[in-house]
Amino acid sequence: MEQVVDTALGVIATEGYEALTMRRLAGELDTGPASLYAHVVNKADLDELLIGRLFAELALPEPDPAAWREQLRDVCAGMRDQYLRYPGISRATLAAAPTDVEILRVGEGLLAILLTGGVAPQAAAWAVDALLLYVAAYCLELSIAHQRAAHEDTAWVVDRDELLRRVTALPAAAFPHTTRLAAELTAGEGHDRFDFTLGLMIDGLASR
Amino acid sequence: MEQVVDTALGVIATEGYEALTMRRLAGELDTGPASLYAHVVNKADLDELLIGRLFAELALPEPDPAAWREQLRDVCAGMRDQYLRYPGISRATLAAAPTDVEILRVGEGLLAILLTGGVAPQAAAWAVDALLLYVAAYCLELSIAHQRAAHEDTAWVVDRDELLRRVTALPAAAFPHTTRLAAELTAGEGHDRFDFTLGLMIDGLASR
DNA sequence: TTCCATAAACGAACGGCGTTCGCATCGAGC
DNA sequence: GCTCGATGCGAACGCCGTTCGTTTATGGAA
Repeated sequence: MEQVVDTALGVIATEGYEALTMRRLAGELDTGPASLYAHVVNKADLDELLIGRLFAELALPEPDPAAWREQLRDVCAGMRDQYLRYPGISRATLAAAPTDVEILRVGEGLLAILLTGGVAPQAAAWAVDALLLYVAAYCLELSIAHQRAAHEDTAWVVDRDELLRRVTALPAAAFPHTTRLAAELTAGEGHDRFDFTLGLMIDGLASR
Repeated sequence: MEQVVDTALGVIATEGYEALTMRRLAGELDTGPASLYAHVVNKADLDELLIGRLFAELALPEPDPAAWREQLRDVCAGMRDQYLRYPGISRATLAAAPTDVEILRVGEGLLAILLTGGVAPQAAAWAVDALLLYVAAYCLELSIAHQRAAHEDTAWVVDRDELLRRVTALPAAAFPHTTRLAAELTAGEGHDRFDFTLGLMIDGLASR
């Protein structure tokens, strides 16, 4: 069963989550799809095991009252990178039960950082939810975009220039702000947008 | 084609997005699945049409510098309610092209509110992205939870009490904060969590 | 009114998905 | 050496999105 999870993660890492089918996974293990059901009750169950493994590999820091913002950012960045190592797997997270023990472990870690940082209990509790949700959604969106760029036959390679060109080509009468801020809207290398939104939330938490 | 979109939305409204298959939709229109492809190039294309219709029905306020926070909240709440009228459809949004004209229209509206409120251009541009993403993710998560509660044979009805019981039953040694804040973690009627996270982001924007 | 070109609609099928069922196969206990 | 229970798996089921070749309906020309 350990081996099943390992193999599944391998498939996802190289071909993306949508390539992970029971048949593909069985083939990778030189057997038929039926045999998988001896080790895993469901595809949904498999998904949960995958998410569990993903979160299990995430290291949590010892809470430091002076550095709670950076620590929060670090843990979220860790989750992000973990998600992106297995493109598209964040889809499974949104469907996963919030009672998985490894997810709870990370939640506990986030909660500890927030409380140590002096955030009020109710705010901290809800912030954990918000952060987990945002990171998963961000990675899901990114994975879908990548997948499109790779799969779709040309013309979906929306590099920044192409996107900028398309936005500036909009009718300025109907989209005054959008066209004027085309540069800002399409700006952002790497995870700048991710950092921005996380900063937004953390600043919001700090100002309560 | 208009009729196809209408019927599809009807199916989603009553049975959820995952029930919308080409066959089901065709059946609803008293025809075979092949006939749909005369009006719609793809299921992906259909999804985009649905999202377009969804966003088209969203009313945007005239930006008011004194009320930009409330206006932002209102538009986001409108999106949220629109998503929830068609459970699960937010899944299609995350996959939808950001170049759909109706999505751009809403983006323009959000941008106008933010800029009128005095938010810096770069922050405003990225905030639009963050808000759209968060609302879609929130609704997706909610839809999945509802679907589970309805579909799964009992025992997934995680009402607040059941969830609270399960959280407090965790080993307090490994999850000190989680168990201590069980009440806070499971708190939140209606869209309290939604309001909280939006407030977090908006406060973050205001403090820049 | 008759005829035919053209476009729209459709029945049937394809390949692939998750999942199940019942038959082989094999090792352990008598 | 023989039986018997557990394990593994080939084949199939009922779905899915999509395509192909044919049938049907339409509307302008003769």
